[in-house]
Amino acid sequence: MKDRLFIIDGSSYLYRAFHAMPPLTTSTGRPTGAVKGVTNMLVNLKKESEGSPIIVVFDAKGKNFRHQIYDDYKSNRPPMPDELREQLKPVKDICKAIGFPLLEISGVEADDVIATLVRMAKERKYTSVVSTLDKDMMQLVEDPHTTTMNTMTHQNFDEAKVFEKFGVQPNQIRDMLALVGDSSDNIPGVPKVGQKTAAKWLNEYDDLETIKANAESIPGVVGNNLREFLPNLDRNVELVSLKDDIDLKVNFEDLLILNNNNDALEKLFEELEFKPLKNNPAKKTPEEAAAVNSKYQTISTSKELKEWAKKLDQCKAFAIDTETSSLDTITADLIGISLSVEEKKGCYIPIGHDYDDAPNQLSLDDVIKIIGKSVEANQSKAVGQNLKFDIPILSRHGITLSNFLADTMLMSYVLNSTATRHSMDRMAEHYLQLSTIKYTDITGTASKQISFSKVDITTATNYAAEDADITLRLYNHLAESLKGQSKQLKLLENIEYPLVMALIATETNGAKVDKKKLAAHSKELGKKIEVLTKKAHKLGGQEFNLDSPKQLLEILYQKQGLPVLQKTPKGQPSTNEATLQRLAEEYDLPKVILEYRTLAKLKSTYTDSLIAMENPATGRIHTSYHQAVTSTGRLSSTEPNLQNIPIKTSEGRRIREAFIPEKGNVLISADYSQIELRIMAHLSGDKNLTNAFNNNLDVHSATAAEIFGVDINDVDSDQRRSAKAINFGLMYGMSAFGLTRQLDITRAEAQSYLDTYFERYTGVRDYMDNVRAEAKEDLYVQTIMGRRLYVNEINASNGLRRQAAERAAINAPLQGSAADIIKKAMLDVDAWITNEASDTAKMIMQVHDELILEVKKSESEDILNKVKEIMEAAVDLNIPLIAEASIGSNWNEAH
DNA sequence: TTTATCCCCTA
DNA sequence: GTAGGGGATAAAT
Repeated sequence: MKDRLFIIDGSSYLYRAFHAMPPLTTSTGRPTGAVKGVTNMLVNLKKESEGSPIIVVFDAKGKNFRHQIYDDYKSNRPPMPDELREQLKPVKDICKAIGFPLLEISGVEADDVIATLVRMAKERKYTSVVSTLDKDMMQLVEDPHTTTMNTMTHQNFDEAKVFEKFGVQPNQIRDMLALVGDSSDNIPGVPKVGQKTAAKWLNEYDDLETIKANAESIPGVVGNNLREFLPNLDRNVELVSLKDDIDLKVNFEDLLILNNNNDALEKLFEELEFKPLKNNPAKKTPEEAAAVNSKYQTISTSKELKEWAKKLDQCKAFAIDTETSSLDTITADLIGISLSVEEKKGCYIPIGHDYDDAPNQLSLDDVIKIIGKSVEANQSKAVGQNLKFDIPILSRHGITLSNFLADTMLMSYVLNSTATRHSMDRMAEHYLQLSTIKYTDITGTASKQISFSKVDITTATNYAAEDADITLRLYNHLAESLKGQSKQLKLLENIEYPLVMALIATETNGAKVDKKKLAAHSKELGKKIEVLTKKAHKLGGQEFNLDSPKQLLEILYQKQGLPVLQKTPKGQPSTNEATLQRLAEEYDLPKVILEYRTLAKLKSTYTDSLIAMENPATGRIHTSYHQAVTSTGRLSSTEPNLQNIPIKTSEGRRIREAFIPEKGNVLISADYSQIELRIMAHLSGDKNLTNAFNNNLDVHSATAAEIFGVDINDVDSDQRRSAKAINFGLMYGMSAFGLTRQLDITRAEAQSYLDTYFERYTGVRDYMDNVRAEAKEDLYVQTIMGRRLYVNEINASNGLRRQAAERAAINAPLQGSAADIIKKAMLDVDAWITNEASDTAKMIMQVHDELILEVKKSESEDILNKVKEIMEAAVDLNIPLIAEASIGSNWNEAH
C-alpha cells in the first residue's frame, strides 16, 4: 500500500464554519469567521497529514447535471449569504498559499469530483482519506482504500464505523439516501421512511432493486408509501449517485505536489488580521487520540489500588470522576471511581457493577481504606469536572473532599462563559479538538437506557478513565489559559470554588412542601379547568384542544373571524396573552382562554410537578443549581426550577404558601432591595442616583420627581409607574421604542422622557456610553468582581445583532455584579451557619436576589438580623446595600 | 423518541 | 429591551 491522499470537501467545511463560528470581522468590518474556521481546519489537517498530499475540492458556481434530472434540486436552498460570499475568495487564496491544489469543476458537484479522485487514487494504490462533514460521502468508504474523517471532531469512518452509525454498509448508503431522500437538497424520499426503516429494509433485502422487487410484501403504511413512491425511486438513485468519471482536465500526479507560498500566506493572514501561524496551538492527531484507550487500566486488586494511592501522593494534580447509578446525589450509589495523574493515562476502579458474570471487584471498604484515604490526604491536588455532583456522592460513601484544587467546568465558565457549553464533551471538542465517548453511547437513551452498573467493566473503563484523563487534560489546558488572569483566578478561588460547597449544602438541605395542600390545590384547579374547557368549547362552537395554539388560532381567526392583531415570529396569528387581552375587551372566548391558561399553567408547571419532585428519601424537594449556565454569572435552577415560582397573582402565591418549614421551624426570606439600580449608581457614580440611595429614598419616586419636575412627595402613581419602567428599561439597554410599548405612549413622548432622564442623570448617560465604547474595543464587559461577558457581536454589520449585543453589554455588568454579590453573601451566610448556627439554620433556596433559610423558630429573630447584616456587608460599594428580611410560616408569608 | 414552536412563569 | 426553565402540541424520525 502506498501513501495516503487527503481529499478535503471544501464547500462542506465552508458552510459549517460560517454557521459555527462567531461572526468575526476585521477592524474594517470585513467578515472573516468562515475563513478562520476553514483555515484552522486546513492547518490542523496539514499537521496531521505528515506530508501526505492534500487536494481541496470546492463546488463550482452554477447549475449542474442534477438540476437537469430534477427541476427542484436544491431549490429550497436560500441564496448564499453575502457575508459568506465575500469569504469565498480569501478561503481559496489561503488554500493555494498553503500549497494545496484546488479543484472546481463546473457542471458537476464537489462530491463527484471527490468520487473521481477516490477512484483514481485507488487505481494508483493510494489510501484516500476524505475529510468531509457530508453523510453522502459515506458511500465512498471502502476498506482498506478509502475512509472519511471529520477533521473538526476527529471521527474517522471505515466500513465498520459507517455500519455502526448508519446501520448499513457504505455500498448501501446510496440506496438508503434514495429511499430516505435529502431535505437539504430538496429530494423527497418515501414518506415516513427515515434512516431506521431504510436500514431495516436494506439489511433484509441487500439492495434497492431487491426491495423494489419485493415491494408487494412490505406491510403497513410504509409499505403503501413505498409502492406509491416506486416511480420516483430511479430518479432519486440518479440524484444521489456520485459520478466517478469526471474529466478533471489535469494530471492526477500534478495534484500530488505541494506548492506553498509562505509570503503570500503571511500577507493573507495579515490582511485578515489572523494571528501568525506559529502561535496557533498544536492539535492532537487522531493517532494520539486513538493511542489513548490502551493506556487505561482497570483496577481489581488491592496491590494496584495501593500503587494508585502512591501515584496520588506523588503527583502534582490528579483528576477524579465518579460513576453512579443515577443523577440524584441524595440517593445515587457509587458504581466506580476513575482517576488520572498523567495525560493520556488513567484508571477505573469498578465497585458496583452487577451484571451476569461480572468479574470480581474490590469492595467499597477496600476502596475507601486505600484510595479514599489517599484522595482525602491529597485533596488539595484534586481536579474534577462539576465536582458539585461528585463530592456529595463520595461523601455519602465515606470519602470526604472539600478543599479541591480545581473544577474544569468552572475554569472554563470564568474564562469565557459563552465560548462553549461547559460540559466535558463540549469542552473536549472546543479546547482539545477531541471527541469523547458519550455517556449515552454506552448506556443508551430513554426507555432503552441501562444503569451504569450493567455496563461491561471493560467498556466502563474506556469511558470512565477517559473522563478522568480528559478532565486532567482540560485542567492543564485551562490552567495555562488562566495564567496571569488574576481577576479570573481570584473569582474562582474566592467565589466559584467555595460556592460549590455552599450549593451542595443548599441542595442537600432541600425545601419542604406541603404535599396535601398542593394536591388539594391541584384538584381544585382541575375542576375549574374542566368548567372553563367546556365553556370554551361552547363559545368556540366545537370541541378543541385549548392547549394547542394551532387549533386555537383556527377557531379564533378562521372560524370566528376575530381581527389578527399580532403575529408570531414565524408569521402565524398570535394567541399570546397580550393579544388575547386586547381581544377580550370585545369577545368572550379569549377571556375564557386567558383564565384557562392561568390555571392550566399553575397546575401542570407547579402544583402537579412539585408534588412529583418530592424526593421519597427525604420528603423534601432538592433542586439542582447550575453554576456554569448563564452568560452573566447568575445561577440557574432545574428539576424543579425554584427560581420561577409564581408571585405576581394571588392564585399564584398559593403555590408559595405550600413551601413550609418543618415543625418548630420558620422560613426567613431576605432579599436585596433594588440591587441592580444600586450597582448602576455605584458603577456610574451618578450624583442624583447616588443621592437617592444615600438618603434611602424610594428610587422610582425620586426618578419620577426628576423627570416630571415635581417634588418627590407630589409624585402620583402614574408618574412613579413611568419612572419605574424607565429605570428597569435602562438596565435592559432599552430604546425609546421599547418604552413606547411598555407605557403605551407615543414614540415622541418616550423619547422626551428618556432625554429628560439623561439630562438629569448625566452620570448614568456617560456610564452607558463608556460601557458601549469599551465593549466595542475589548469585545467584553465586566462585573465588579472582574467576571467577563464576551459580546462578540458588538461590532456586527447586521444592525439587529449589533444592537442586541449592545443591550447585553449594558445589562451584563448590572445583572452579573448582582450575581457576584449574592454569591458572596451565600458564602458568608454558609460560613456563619457552619461556624455558629449549624443546629438552628439552613440555607434552602436562592432566587437571584433573595436567600431563603429554614431556621429554628426560637432563634429566628436573631438569625434574621444576622443574615440581613451579612448580606448588607457582603461587598463594600459607594452606596449602601439594603437587604429586606422577614419571617413566616410559609414562603409567601415570609416574603 | 427527539426536535421545534408557542406560550408563560421568575429576577 | 436583559437573564433563565419548562410544559404541551405537532412534526419529524
